[in-house]
Amino acid sequence: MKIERDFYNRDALTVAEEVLGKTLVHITEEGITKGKIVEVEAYVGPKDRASHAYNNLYSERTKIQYGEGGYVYVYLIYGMHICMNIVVNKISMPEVLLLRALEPLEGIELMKKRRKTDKVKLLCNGPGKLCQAMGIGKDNYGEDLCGDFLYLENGVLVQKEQILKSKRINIDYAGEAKDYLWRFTIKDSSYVSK
DNA sequence: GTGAAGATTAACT
DNA sequence: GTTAATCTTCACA
Repeated sequence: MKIERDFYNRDALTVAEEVLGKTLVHITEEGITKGKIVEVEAYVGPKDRASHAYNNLYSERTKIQYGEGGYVYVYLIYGMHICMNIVVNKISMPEVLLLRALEPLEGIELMKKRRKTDKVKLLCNGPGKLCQAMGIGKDNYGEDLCGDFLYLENGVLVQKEQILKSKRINIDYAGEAKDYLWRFTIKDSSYVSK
């Protein structure tokens, strides 16, 4: 079942815990790919120096974060990799969840072709990798997750005890914000990023 | 108009 | 553990 708007219109830390175990679905001309979300990070714009919307910075790139939850925020990093985020919370609240890792469920052959590797565990264990495997690019910026081509559906239920909180990765430039425990992973999953 | 830096990855030593 | 690849975005002039 597709997840509805209400799920996304809440604060980032709450949605981050509940989104673990859900299934990301992308329907393209090449085929369908699905993956279970096993790792996310929360970015809360106004008070998070690691966020692109820190201090309520409003720009061409961040404007989608100020809308309703349930939309896709995509950006290019280091000139070569795409990262996919889910916009959450209500209008004028710039909060997003960065998808960092998936467990491949369907369309694995297609993922292998896109990623040019045969090792299933390396298909989606990083933010840039999962976008490549799922066929997500800059064209998906602003896509509605309540639409018909890219959305989340209910997956397995994850117990609270299975959720691990830790420091976010690769944001040493962010000062005090780098110590926030805003990275959420499913304990013992072998598909999380390194 | 110009320049610096980055929510990463893969391939090195 | 270290580094190159590579280009958009933002800040400033």
